[in-house]
Amino acid sequence: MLRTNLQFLSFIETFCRETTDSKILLKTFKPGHRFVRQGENITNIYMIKDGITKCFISEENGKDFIVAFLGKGEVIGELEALQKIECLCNVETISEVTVYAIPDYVFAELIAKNPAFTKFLLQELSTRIIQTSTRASFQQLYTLEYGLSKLLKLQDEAQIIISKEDMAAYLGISIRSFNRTLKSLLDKRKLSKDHKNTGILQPRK
Amino acid sequence: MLRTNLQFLSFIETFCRETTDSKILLKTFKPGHRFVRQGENITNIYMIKDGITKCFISEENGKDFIVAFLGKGEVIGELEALQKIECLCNVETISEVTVYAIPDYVFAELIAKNPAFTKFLLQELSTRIIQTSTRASFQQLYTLEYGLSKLLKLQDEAQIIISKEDMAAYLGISIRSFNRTLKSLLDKRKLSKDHKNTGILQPRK
DNA sequence: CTCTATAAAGGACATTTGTCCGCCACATGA
DNA sequence: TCATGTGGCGGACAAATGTCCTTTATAGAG
Repeated sequence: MLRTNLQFLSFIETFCRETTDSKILLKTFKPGHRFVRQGENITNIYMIKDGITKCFISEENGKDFIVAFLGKGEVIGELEALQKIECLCNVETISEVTVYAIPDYVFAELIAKNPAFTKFLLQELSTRIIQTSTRASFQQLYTLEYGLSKLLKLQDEAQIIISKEDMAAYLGISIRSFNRTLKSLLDKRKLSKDHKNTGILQPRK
Repeated sequence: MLRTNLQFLSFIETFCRETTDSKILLKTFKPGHRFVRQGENITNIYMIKDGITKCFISEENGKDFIVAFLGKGEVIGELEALQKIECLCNVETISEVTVYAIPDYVFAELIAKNPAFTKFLLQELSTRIIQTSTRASFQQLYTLEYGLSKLLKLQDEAQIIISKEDMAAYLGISIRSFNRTLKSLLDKRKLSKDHKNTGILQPRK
């Protein structure tokens, strides 16, 4: 659920170290900062060096859908650069986040001249398709309870803390449904002592 | 909704024509033939030369989710080749279909040695991510009625005929819900004469 | 033309999910 | 300590969707 790509990150870090005047900059954002806005144009591609972000689509009916949580080594803005289109998603930091900002012409050059880079990019894109399709299918065809329990497990394994609001947006449901389903899950487990108070869940803000 | 990529197709056709011993074969399948099976390994990448296919995930609970309808110039099996994994989806022909079968080692070689090919591939993958994410968001956050009317319009524009069963699987709903929503849509339009009998809808088989 | 077999459509009820709103816990300041 | 404001949770009802099964439409045989 929290995507990462450590190999790609270390590739970029090596590239920066070994290239004089790479034009790639480091930037840091505070938690809760929206550094990419849906509908706007961007001239950088970002790679996350550290921290967690959420990437989400805001629909015209006012609802948000979280496409993915992105962590170390994940790339932002590459679709927009490849297709020369405006941003599809908003991207907002959850924790404090440091990114490499790669100007789009440098990105284009890397694709043209650096087969290793291109290979990483192909890997990254194909992984995304797989995850997006698999998840769409899963969320459409299984019950919410099943989806939520899977999400909780993933969150537990990844050792990250996502607000209820964000989890609901990830599942594409209202907070009310989220709470209801969560309660019925916890009731079934009868793990009041073990889980209810161990902080899998976090109040918003 | 019906995806195509005519430029990519003509690139491959040119490549076949100009390359002696390209190792790429033409194959034809009858309607309703499942030529890629989820969970199996494939050693070819297919590009559709002509016809329409559906690409769908069968979940363990017996339900199917149609990931996409693929037409001319669309590629099948590239994710599996890039990641060296077994097939994610089933692919079944809807009409009679002709494909180019590209052995995986030829595919790998094209990526390694043919930047134009790689560029097409990057375009194709990024388009897929965009479409998959956008659609997942849309289907999660809007009402079925809205989604269905959009689907009918798309189908009408693409001039293709998809069975009700397939449309329901595309929308991730039961046929019962599909019929119900369709009826309420048609009632609202009061276009009984214009639409009900003009063959937007097709009985299964 | 009628009978029958089969597929598609729709009715009825159960379950799931969304919306609206009130209640409660907690924090803050007096 | 108590009053008060705020955010989060859950009750109640409405709307949407799934399941099951009956009804209707269609095609083919006699």
